[in-house]
This record gives sequence, structure tokens and C-alpha cells, in this order.
Amino acid sequence: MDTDDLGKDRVPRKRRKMQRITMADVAKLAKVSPSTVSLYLRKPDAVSPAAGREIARAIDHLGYVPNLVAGGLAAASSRVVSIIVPSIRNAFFAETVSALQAELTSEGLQVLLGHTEYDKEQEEALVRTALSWAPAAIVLTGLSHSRDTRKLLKAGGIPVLEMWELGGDPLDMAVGFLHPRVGASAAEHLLSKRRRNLAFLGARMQEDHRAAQRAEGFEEACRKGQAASWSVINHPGAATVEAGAILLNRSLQQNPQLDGIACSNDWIALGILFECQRLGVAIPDAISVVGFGDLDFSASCIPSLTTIRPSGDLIGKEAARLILSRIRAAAPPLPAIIDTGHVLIERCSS
Amino acid sequence: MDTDDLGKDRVPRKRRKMQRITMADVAKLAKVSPSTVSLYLRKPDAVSPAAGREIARAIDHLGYVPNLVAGGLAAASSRVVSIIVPSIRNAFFAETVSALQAELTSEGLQVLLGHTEYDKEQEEALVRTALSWAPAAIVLTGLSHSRDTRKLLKAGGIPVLEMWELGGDPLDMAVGFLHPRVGASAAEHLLSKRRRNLAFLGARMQEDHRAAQRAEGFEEACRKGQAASWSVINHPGAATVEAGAILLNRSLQQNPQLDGIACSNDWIALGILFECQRLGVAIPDAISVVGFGDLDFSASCIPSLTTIRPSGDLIGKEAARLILSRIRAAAPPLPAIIDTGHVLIERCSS
DNA sequence: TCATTTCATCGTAGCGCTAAGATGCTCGAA
DNA sequence: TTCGAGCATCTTAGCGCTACGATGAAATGA
Repeated sequence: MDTDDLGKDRVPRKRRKMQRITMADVAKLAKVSPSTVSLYLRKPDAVSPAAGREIARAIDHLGYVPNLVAGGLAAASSRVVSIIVPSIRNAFFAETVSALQAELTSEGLQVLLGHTEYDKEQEEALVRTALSWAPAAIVLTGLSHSRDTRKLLKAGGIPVLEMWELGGDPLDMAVGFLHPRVGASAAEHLLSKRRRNLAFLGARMQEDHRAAQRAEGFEEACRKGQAASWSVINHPGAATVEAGAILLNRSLQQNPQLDGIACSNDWIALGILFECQRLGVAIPDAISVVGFGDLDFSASCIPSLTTIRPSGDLIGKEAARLILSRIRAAAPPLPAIIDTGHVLIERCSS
Repeated sequence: MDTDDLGKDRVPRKRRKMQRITMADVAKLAKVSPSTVSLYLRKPDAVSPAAGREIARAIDHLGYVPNLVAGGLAAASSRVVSIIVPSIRNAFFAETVSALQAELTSEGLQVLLGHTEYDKEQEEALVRTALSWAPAAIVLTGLSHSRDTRKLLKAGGIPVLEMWELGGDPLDMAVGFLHPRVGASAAEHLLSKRRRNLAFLGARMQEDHRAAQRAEGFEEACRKGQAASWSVINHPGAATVEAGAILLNRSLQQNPQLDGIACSNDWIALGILFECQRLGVAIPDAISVVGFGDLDFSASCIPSLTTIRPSGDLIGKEAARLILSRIRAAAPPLPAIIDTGHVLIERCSS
């Protein structure tokens, strides 16, 4: 049939013809209206069992996949939680993200991930795009953000959760612990082992200000305790096993009396263990070592590592709990702050 | 009559009054039409410099944040790439995701993350939700998926990329390497070191079938080479340092002649290093060890680890490259397959 | 000179869904 | 019989944006 002849009547614009199966198709097949399908999908109990069965059958038959983009637009909020961490390669954040995601996924929420590489401007850009998705919530790492980031988030009216750090002034919710206390615990432990010449060895502390906070807490405890000498040494690169070896050599050079080391994380501690083995320095006889993180290897290495466990997993779980309760209940924005604390695990390296 | 009718029901429905700043607000302030603003945002070169300046100023002044949800709906495709990996805690995938994301973010694409925990049904559920977002592309790990997953993806009409594995029949694009070849390389290397009683120690191989493939390649090479004896031992739990210790003890018990070990990854290898130190077994004199992964610590541990580097980073970069070219060019769906290969790095443990 | 092309800009119809309010329908009470 | 209440279901108006096609002005050609 030649439709061109009838071309004078209003031709519907050619539009990208998504052949996708829509809710209307399901509705037609189930012999109900689209809104009943929508209702069924959101609150199955609100439709009659008979209609529900029909709809379920139609969905199954057609292989219907709801379009969450359209849903998000209509509902002015999407089933997405945006998580922004410094780096997903970092075992700490990988653990937290993993736990958080497991909890959120089971509630039908998706995770939109971003990493800042410890760059505040990058973070701001990520927050901006995250907001473009009208997420159900935004999770950030730490309490320190650029002024514009704070402004964006305050204007956004979206639940915000800051994790892995406490002690400052959270935008909304916060789950984490006090990093200065971690540094202090390490120092106090070393002092209790009659170590008097201490050092805090950290990496990337110019950017990772949580590590810097641990160093500060360490120094503070040294000052208050009976330490004879103490210092903080930073390696500008990433916190790796190699960095640990470099840091150990620098610190021994600086103070041959050194007998107690706290590390900004367990990778560095492991590097120190290896380097001491290489140098013939006995651990813990000559030097006690305390790590941070309680990573996978910390219990199994030689000697096993005394370390401080921050519970990245618990942070993720608690964060998920707060977010879910906020999303469900639309609770008033009372600042919910959860301190997950830290635990010093004494093993053979101290 | 008409006027009566009009008069009485002109009550506009109360609607969630999003106070959000929209493109129309920007357009009004910049004294252009909304579509010009949209055009400017998508193709800045297509509008006149003068109009562009005005629009940019208006955006800045209002603090306008585009609504990507609406954009995605209108354009029938969102600026999101969905990445599904077994576990983000695994350093391999963390590395790849990180690289992939860095590349995609710089092109304005977001990453929607999911993890399957090596469960095919979980993967199917994730693919389903991923499709609900009408993503610009979907990235999966491995070539092996449930039948429904394959069906969903083929029907989706969305670019699909499978990574970290080659050798099978990809759905669309694939970036990875041949795992059997990795196992074979390890075996050949051990044989070249005059090791004759070999073992492949792996973890979670009932689920991680890429590790199982490496084991198969290892056995195949043993069979073809001059190996006197060989075996494959699996630890059902996760691939950790602890698992390495357990596996070493089991394999020594099984074959005290053992003089060459290949591991399904470097964590296990590290566990073997520690356990050998504990048992007083000299590496590489008594036993040669080859790992897989070339992780952070592999060059620095004692002895430094001979290992096979799979280049998770490169996989991520190449994957991003393929996806971007596909999105931009809407190229015909010729299967693009990239082999990133692997490199054996000889160090002191063999 | 007028027709044609080029270019920036505009008007507007959806994209697929949600949610407020409207509409029936059934049932019990008046 | 009438009236509401209670409930399932439907109608409809957007959500904010993109992309198609139209418009009008300037540039070019014959």
C-alpha cells in the first residue's frame, strides 16, 4: 500500500523506533492498563491476585525488562547509589565498596562508581556527574571536600554519606572512625613494649590526609608518653611493599637507635618485614612493627604482623544500613554518625 | 457549556514540584531556545560563539547540572557503561576496572558496577538490571554465561565486551588472553629449570574456571614435556596467603619429591614462600615456585617471585578503546578480539 | 535579479514510566 | 432503594531532555 499518496496528512515524525518491549505491551497482553502494571511492579500486593498473575505471565512471556531510566525520570529519583572512593585498587576501599554493594544490590539498588585518585577537583567533577543521575544517595570517602562539592551536595537534597573518617563536620551521615586515635593506639602499643625510639612510616601522606591524621595521632601520643625520640617519614609514592623497604632504610639512616615502627598500612609493614630479613634485623627483638589494615596476609606472614584493623567491611555494612533506612523512611535529616572503631591485633611483630 | 467545563476543572494536578534548575531556565537566561542549549551541551561547535558564551555564562550563573536521566530517556541510550566482574576485592579485577574507568570517565561515561561472586545466576540478575539502564555498553568477565544471559545480551542490541578470557566464542567483542597458555608457560618454565615433579596449586577452581583452565594447560604441558609426575590440587576457599600454606602442606604430603610448583595466583605463591620459610624448605633450591599475577609484592618479597603477568591494566585500556570506538563510530559488529598475552617474569623463586 | 544552498536556531513530539486524582464496582448500612 | 466507604483500576499530565524537521537569514550562483 502506498502511503506516500496520503502523505499530506500529518506524518508522525520519524523517531528512533525503539523496538523495545514496553510496559504498554505487557499491559495489553495482560488486559490491564499500564499503570496497573507499574503498580504491580512497585507494590505487588496492591493489585488483585488475578491481575497480578496475568501481569506476571505477560512479563515472562514477552521477556519484559523495565526501563529504569524512564522510571527514574518519572519518579525524579533513580534506584542508584553513587559511591566515590579515592581508588578501587586500594584493598580498604575495595572491601568497603564490595560490602556496601552486596547490601544495596539485595535491595534492588545499583552502584555507580567513581574514583578520585585523591584529587579534590576530580571528586568535584564526579559529584557533579553523580548528581546528574539523581541518585538515591551519594557516598563519599572522608570529610574533606572542595567548597563547591559541599555546595553541590547541600543543594542536591540527596542523602549523603561520608565514610572512613570521623571527627569533622559531616554533611549528612557519616560512618567511620577516628584516625588520630589509630595512630595513638599504635604509639601506645609500642611504648607498652618498652620501645622508646619510634617512627611513623607512611606513604602518599601529602594526599591521603587520613594517613596524615594517623601520623599526627602517633606524634601526639609520643609527646604525651615516654618516647625518647620520634619522627614521621613520608614516601611520596603509593603505599606498596617497595615503599616499605625504602622507608625503613631512610628511617634507619636517620636514627640507628630506632626500635619501634608504626606504618600507615600493612603493605608498608610487609615491606619492612622483608627488608629487615634482607638486612638481618630481627623482628621484634631489634625493632617492633605495627601495621594498619589487617590485610589478607597480615596473619600469615613471617613474623605475623601486629596491626590495627579498621573493619572496612563493617563500614560498608553500616553505611548500607543507614542509606537504606534513609531511603525507605525518608527520615528527617538528623546527622547519623556511626563510629566503627578500630582494634589492635597483637601478633608476633611487636 | 464549554466555558463552564473549562472553568471548573482547570485545576492543575499537584505534582512533585522539582525545584531543580532545568535546561529551560538556562535557555531563558541565555535568551536562546532550550534546543540550542541542548545542542551546545552535546556539540559546542555547532552553535555560534556568541550564543555559546551566553549559554556557558547562564549555566555557570545558575549552577545548572544536566539531568542525564532525562537525556538518557530521550536519546534511548545512557552515558553509562555497566561493568560486571566476579569480585572487586580481587586485585586483578580492581586493576582492570580502575583502568577501564579512568579511560571511560575521561570521555564522559559513567561506570555502573556489579559483582557476581562467581555465580552465574547472580550474573544474569546483574545483566538484567544493567539492561534496564540502557547502557552504552556492557562489560562482562569471561566467556561463560548462562543461556538466558546470552539471550538477553543478544536481544539487547548493546555493545558487549567480554574480558579476561579468550579461546571461546565471544558474544561481541573480547579482550583477554588464553589461560591454558599461561598454565603451559608455567609448566614449561619449571621443566626448563630441570624440575620434574610438579604441582599446580589453585584455589576456588570449582568456580573460577579461568584458574581451572590454567591448571589444564599446566597438565597438558606436563604430559607433553619430560615431567616425571604432576598433580593439580584445589583449595575450595578463596585464594589467600593462608590457602597457599594449606596447599603446600597438602601437596608435600601427597608427593615428598615435589620440586616445582605453579600457583593459580601470587597470593598463594606468597603463602608458599612463607610456609617454606617456616618449614625450612629452601626456595628455589629444593622447590621452584611460579606465581600468576605479578602483584604489588611479587618483586619485593623474599625470594622475589617468578610470576606470569597478565596485564589487567592493559586489558582495561584495550577494552575502553574498543568500547569507545564502537560507541562513537557505531561500527558494524565485526567481532573485535584482542589478545593481550602474558609475560613470564623470571625472578629468584625458580 | 531571483533561485539555491548553507547555516544557526527554533518548535515540538515523543522517550517509557510514575503518581495524583478520577472512575467504577462491590458491599454493607441506612 | 440510596448512599458512602473501600478498593482495584484507569486516565492523564507530566518528568527534562533529545532529535527530527522547519524556519528564516545570510551567502552563493546563474
